[in-house]
Amino acid sequence: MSLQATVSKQVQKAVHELYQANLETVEFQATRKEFAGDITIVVFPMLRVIKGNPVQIGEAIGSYLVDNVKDVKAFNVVKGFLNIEIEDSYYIAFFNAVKDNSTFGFVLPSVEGKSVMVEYSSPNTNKPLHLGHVRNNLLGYSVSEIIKASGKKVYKTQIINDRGIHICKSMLAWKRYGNNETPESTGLKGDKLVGNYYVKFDQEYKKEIEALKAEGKTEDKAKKEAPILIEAQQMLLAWEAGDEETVTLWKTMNQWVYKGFDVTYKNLGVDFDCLYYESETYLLGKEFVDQGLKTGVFFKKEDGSVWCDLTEDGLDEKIVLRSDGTAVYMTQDIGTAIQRIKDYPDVGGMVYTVGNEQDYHFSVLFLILKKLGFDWAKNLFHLSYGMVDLPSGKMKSREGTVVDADDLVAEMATTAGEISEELGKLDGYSQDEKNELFSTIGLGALKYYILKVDPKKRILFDPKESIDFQGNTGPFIQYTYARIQSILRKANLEAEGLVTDFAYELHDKEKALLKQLQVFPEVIQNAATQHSPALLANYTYDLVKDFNSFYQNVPIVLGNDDPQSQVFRVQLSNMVAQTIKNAFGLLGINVPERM
RNA sequence: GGGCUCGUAGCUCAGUUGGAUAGAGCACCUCCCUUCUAAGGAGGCGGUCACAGGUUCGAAUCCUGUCGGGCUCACCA
Repeated sequence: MSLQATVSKQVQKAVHELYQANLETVEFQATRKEFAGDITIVVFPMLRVIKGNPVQIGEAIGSYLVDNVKDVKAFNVVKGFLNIEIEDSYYIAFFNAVKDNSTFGFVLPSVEGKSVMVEYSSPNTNKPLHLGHVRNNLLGYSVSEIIKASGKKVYKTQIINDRGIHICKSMLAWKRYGNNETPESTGLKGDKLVGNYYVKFDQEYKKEIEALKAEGKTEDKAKKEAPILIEAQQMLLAWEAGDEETVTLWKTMNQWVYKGFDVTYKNLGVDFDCLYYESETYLLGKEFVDQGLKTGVFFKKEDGSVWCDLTEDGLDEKIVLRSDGTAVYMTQDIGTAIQRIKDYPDVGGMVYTVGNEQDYHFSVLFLILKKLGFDWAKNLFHLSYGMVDLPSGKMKSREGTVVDADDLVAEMATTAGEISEELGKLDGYSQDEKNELFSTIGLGALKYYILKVDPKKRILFDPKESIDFQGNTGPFIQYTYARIQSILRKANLEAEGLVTDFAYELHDKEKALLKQLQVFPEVIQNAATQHSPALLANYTYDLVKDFNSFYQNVPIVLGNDDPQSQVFRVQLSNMVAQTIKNAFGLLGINVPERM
C-alpha cells in the first residue's frame, strides 16, 4: 500500500475515533517548500463532517498519525494545513526497492487487455511535410509510446490521403511543365519534386484567373472556369474511371512522395505499424451507409443524397453520401474505423491525432459510429492539437510560406553543432560521432520545444528566434544526463550495496530527488489518460532541476569522505539518469553519453 | 449570427478533482569554475491571473455576462 493510502486510512480512523465522524476522502497536496514537511493534508474539507477549529483538528490528527503510523516522523499545522514529515527510512526503502529496476514506472501490457490504435501524420501526398505535420508526428508518436508504457498494446497507423483533386493538380502541372523530371534526374526528394508542381499549378492557375478577369469575367467565374482547373477536375474523373495513363502517373508520383516521406519519418524518428490508404478505403463506408439507411440512422433526401440528423444531439444535419452516390470524407472515415476494428479485433479504442480545426468533424464521426451501434465507439478520442502559426500567420503550402520539416531538422542539427564546437568538449570524437550527437541534440531541442506545450494550445513559431538550448529545453535535460554519465564513468564504483543497514540521514536535495522519482509511475499514467506528453516533459524538467541543484550543492564523489554516502549518491544519480532516459524515450528524444 | 475554444510576468509556458504568499525558462541585474561537464548553480527585478458580477470557509481554476484572439457551421478534405 502506498504511503498516501496508509495515511489516508489512518486519518479516517482518527476522525472516527476522535470525532465519531466518517470522512469519505482525504485531500493531499505537496508541502510548500517554505514549511517543514513532505506531504500535506488539507483540513478544510473535513469541516463539513467535523465542527470545530481547523488548527485544533489538524493538531489532533497530526499527533494521532505520529503515534500510529510508523513512517510519520513529525507534524506541524499552519492554518488549515497539516504538514507531515516522513521518516528518511521510508524514502530509502523506496529507493532500494526500485534502484535496479531499469523500467521503473512502466507497466507491461496485460495480455487480456484491449489494445489502442493511434492514428497520426496522415498527410496529403501532394506536398512535403511541414512544421504542422511535425507537431502532429511528434505528438502521435509520443502519445503512442506513453500509452504503451501505461500498460496497453498500441498500433500506430495513418490514413494516407492519396487521392483527390490535390494530387491531380500536381500530376497535371508535372505533365504540362515537367519535361519528364524524376527524383533521380533532378536529385530532389520525391515529395519535394511533387510539391514543386503543386506550387507550379497554383501559379499557373492564378495567371489564368487574371487573364480571364482581364477579359471581363468576375473573380468567382474566373476561378471556376480557368482551363487548368477544369483539366485537373477531368483528370480526377479519369482517375476514378480507372484510366490507365492517369492511374500509372498517379502511382508513379505517389511512390516518389512515399520515398520522400520515409526519409522525413526517419529523420524525425517516428514509425508506424500499419498503413491505410484512402484510395483503398474511400468506398468502404458505403455499405455501412446502406445499413444505416435500413436501420434509420440515416435518411435519404429527394435528390438521393444521404444524411444523418444530429439536431437532437445539438449538432446539425450531416451529409454522408453525395447525391451522385460518391463518398465524402465522413463516409470514408466511417468505413476506415470499422475496417480497422475488423483487421485488429483486439483494438478496443482509437486515438485520432488531428488538428483542432476538425473538432466538429470528429464529434460528428464519433456520434455516428455510436448511432450505428458499435460499442467501441465510446472509446474513440480525438487528440485535438492547436495549429502551429508563424508570425506572418498561417502556413500555406501553395504560397510557399511553410517551414519545411527536413530543413528544420537539419537547421537544428547545424545550430547544435555550432554551439557544441564553440564549447569544445568533444575531444576524441570522430566526425561521424559528432554528427550523430548534433542530430541528437538538435532533435532534442526541437521535439522538447514542441512537446512541452499542452497539445490543446496553439504554438507560435518564430523561425528568426531560433529554438533555445538553455533553460527549460531538451538540450538542458540531455546535458544533465551526459553529466551524470560522466560521474558514473569516473566514480567507477561497484555500485552494489544497500544503504539500509545504517541510519542514513537524507540531505534535503537527496530527499527532493527521491520524492520526484517516486511520482514517475503516476505521471506516466496521467500522461496516458490525458494524452499529454507535456506532463512528462514538465516532470522531467523538474527532476533535472532538482538534480542540478543537488549536483552543485552536494559532493557526490569528489570531496565526499563518507564511502556509504558516495555509493548512495552515485546510485541515486544513476537512477535519475535512467529516469531521464526513459521519460525522454517516451517523448521520442534520445540522450547522449557526452555533450 | 449559432457552436467550440483560448486569454496567467516584457516574451515563451507551468499551475491535479477549487486550497497556504500564483511558479519556471528567456530577457535584464548581482554573485559562483585550483570539487565530479558553467548547455550549469545561488539570488534579484518583474503579476489587477483580459474585465465585471456570482457560487463558498476559500476562485487563475466552477457559473453568468462583457471585451479580445482562434477554429468551425460546404454534395472540400
